[in-house]
Amino acid sequence: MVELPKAYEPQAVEARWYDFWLKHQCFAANPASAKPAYAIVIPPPNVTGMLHMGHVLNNTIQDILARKARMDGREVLWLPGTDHAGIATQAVVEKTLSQQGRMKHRDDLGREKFLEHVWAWKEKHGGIIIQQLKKLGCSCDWARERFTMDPDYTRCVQKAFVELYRKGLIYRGRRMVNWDPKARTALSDEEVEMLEQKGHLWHLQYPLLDEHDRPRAGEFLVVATTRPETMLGDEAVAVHPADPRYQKILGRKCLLPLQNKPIPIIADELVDPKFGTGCVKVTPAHDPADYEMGLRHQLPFTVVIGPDGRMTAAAGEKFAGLDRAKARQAVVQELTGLGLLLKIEDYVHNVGYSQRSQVPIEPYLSEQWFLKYPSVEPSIQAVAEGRIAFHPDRWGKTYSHWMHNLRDWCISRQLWWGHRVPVWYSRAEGQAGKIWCDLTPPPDPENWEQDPDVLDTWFSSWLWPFATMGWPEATETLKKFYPTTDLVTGPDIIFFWVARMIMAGFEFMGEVPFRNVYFTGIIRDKQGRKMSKSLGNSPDPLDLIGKYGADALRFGTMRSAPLGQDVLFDEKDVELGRNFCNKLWNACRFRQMQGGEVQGEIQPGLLTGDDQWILLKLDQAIREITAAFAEYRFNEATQTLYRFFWSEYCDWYIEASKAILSPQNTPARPDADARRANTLAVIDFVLSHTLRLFHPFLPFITEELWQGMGYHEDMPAAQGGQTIMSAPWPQPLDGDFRGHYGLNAAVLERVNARNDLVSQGRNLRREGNIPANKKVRFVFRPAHPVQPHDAEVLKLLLNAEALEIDPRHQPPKGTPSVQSELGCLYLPLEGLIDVAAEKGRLAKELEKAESEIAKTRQKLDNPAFTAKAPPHVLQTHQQRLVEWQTRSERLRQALAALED
RNA sequence: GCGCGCUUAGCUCAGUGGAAGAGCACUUCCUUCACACGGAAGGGGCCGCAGGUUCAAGUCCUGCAGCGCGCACCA
Repeated sequence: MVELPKAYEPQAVEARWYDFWLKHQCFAANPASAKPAYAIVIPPPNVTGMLHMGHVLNNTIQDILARKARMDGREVLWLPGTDHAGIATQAVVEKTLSQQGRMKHRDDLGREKFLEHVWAWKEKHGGIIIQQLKKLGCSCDWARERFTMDPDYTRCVQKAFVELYRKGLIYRGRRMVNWDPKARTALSDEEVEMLEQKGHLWHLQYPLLDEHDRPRAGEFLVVATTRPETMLGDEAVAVHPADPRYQKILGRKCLLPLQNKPIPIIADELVDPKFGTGCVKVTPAHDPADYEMGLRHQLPFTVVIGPDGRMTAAAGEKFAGLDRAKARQAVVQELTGLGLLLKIEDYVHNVGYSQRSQVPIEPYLSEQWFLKYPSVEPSIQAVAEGRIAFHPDRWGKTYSHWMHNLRDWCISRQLWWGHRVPVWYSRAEGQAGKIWCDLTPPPDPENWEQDPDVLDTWFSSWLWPFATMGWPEATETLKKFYPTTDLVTGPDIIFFWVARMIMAGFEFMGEVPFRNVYFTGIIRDKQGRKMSKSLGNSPDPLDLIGKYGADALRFGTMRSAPLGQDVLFDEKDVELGRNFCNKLWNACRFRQMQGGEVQGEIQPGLLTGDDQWILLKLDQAIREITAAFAEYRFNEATQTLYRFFWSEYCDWYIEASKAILSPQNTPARPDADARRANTLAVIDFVLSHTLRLFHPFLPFITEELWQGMGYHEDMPAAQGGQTIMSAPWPQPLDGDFRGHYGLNAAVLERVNARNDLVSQGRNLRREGNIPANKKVRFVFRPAHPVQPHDAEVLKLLLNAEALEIDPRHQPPKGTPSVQSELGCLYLPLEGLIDVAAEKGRLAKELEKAESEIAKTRQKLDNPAFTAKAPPHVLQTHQQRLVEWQTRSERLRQALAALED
């Protein structure tokens, strides 16, 4: 390995290894493999979308899972692809074309021409997000990339439609649907977002008519509405049938102002007599509840707002052509002029908005295709019984609630970009109403006309887990990798996608589509706001990768993303990731600078306590990280890695190992070279394990170091020899290993005590205002015989000029000292220190010790505690009491020593 | 209205009934031969509030408050 640069430079490294992995087909999934299968299908991003922080979180997790599974020896399929995203994509292309002046509305171009533009757009922008995922390091099997409008995929969508149609689950009907007047299409209920809004309640007076339909001066019915413009389409006023106030006028009529039309007063249970005046205006064509009433009472459905959100001719001359918002003002103005506006109240209410277009939804009566959801029962059961496990599992409740309250899914969209409804209507003489629904168009196309609508995008993506694997054929891929193992997605699409995939899985494959669903949090900015294009608060992940490296972005994101909680993104997290990579880099650089054989054999007889200590810490880290993986607790895994590597390995072990490695610190000993080689062997053992533990999180730098350090050289090609990707996942050190190398609790305690002494000694220096670079003399009075190595490490880590060991040392009055299990450490300052300050410090520590003693004693004096607490808890408390008492006694001595 | 979260250090958050933790920020010292993208030592907490269960509660239970998110046809 050539000499490493002082700081890690990710850019060149990342590109080089990604090419290497691709070239060696490291991401390819082999259905013929004998290894157990592991599969994930990617939540397909919008084909014309750009990578955002949500994608980074989501796909990093998938990549971590995929890479870990490979290291666990499984045959991994991570199947990538993109979604055609009907409304979003069509809207973007429409906007662009109209900005370019090429059309005002898509009708100007016509369907064929317009679709050509969309496809051109897709060709131009469609690959961008895929390239971005590669920059992130995603190990997808790119040869299997799918698009929801691939010809094969389109056939799957059609097949699903035809089958469900033939089962009678798909039907066409005239219904009140959620209409997006901007995109000019129907939407499903899920695509409507209820937003709380400050609005008004307009109280309108409708003149009451007598039995002969004549107005009676001064008699009005007062109705309240949040949408005065809809009054132009009113067909009744409704009251509760039991409302005593209105019994007399039931069956009479009132005069609809502006339209000057008599409308009936009807009785309907739906009306809440306690709300407002107890009178409700009924607009059957523009309100879902009113629609139901319209049906019950056979009212006319007068459409006054058109599909473009403008008033129709039926709204009357004054209003026709006005946008609905303008029409509201105009209606209010007219009614005010007529003296029919009683009052306006401020009113907070919920308004349905189109999630895509961000405009208010218009309830709109139209002919649409609906799906009665299939395989509902088994889908509910699968999650309830845990055959599909949600992480965190509380989402199961949300899922269950939705699944138990299903309403038919409006699947037709009045768009052009998407899968066209595979239905033809006969236009042959005398065949009116005849329908052709099949995978192939009718043989006599001249006699038929295809339905102009396309299907909801989610009607294609709900087939994703098997349509991408060659369904409806029973392909090798399906046999090997279906059902998939894990799905990683956001809880915001639990209804849109997750629930529907489960139903589709049962319906078409007779089996769950996945075993586990991991729900990520939502990425928010520092202020907790959802990241969005319009707010401009979403950083471009590629900028971050350019600045800090992909590994840094991955590590920083994962470290701050706890299971199931939203993530407040802060660039500082990425900076932390970069710093961490740099630390890893330099730790390896340090090893490399030591020279010597790589991966020598570890000799038990030559192990220092520090060597044993770090092996124990490694063992603990392996156990913790593996356990965290099993429960999808990625942030915990990264925290453990951070702690183990930075605090335990770098801060303590490497620093201590310099007592053996660096010639100027190494006392002349016959076995100095052997000891040095042995420590290098331990370092190599630890590093080669550490790199593997890090690999799922930091794929690039770990590969660079794995190969750069030569750790691949002794491994079989398929198990790390070629790439760290296929190196085996580290296993906890087994009993034989621990026995052979003397890894036990006693060693751990001794080294911990020595490290504690180091920390305390450093504190002494600090309290004595000794500059960090000044070497000073310490005296150590050991409680037990001290091992030479420990003394050397003490000297080194205390930056001591000398460490004098004297079991009978009697320090002069006023010498500051600290105590530990191992003995007493003195800092002879010959009166240079501030005695008062030192006394203050000791007094404070003594106070702490006394309070701990009191707390512990209180517990131990409680008979209920000693009777009921489990023995090991009792024992630790007793031990703790002794420790604090010893400490307290030492502190008193030290204080006394400062007294003259 | 119903449901689900959250409330712990200045900030962002971990915390799985048995001594309150991390990162950042802050204070002081240090460019010493892996790393200043670094090292060392510090300061900083009624764990939202009130009850309860328990020998023992940040952790379990019940209220309450504040914030956030779903679901819901009160005009």
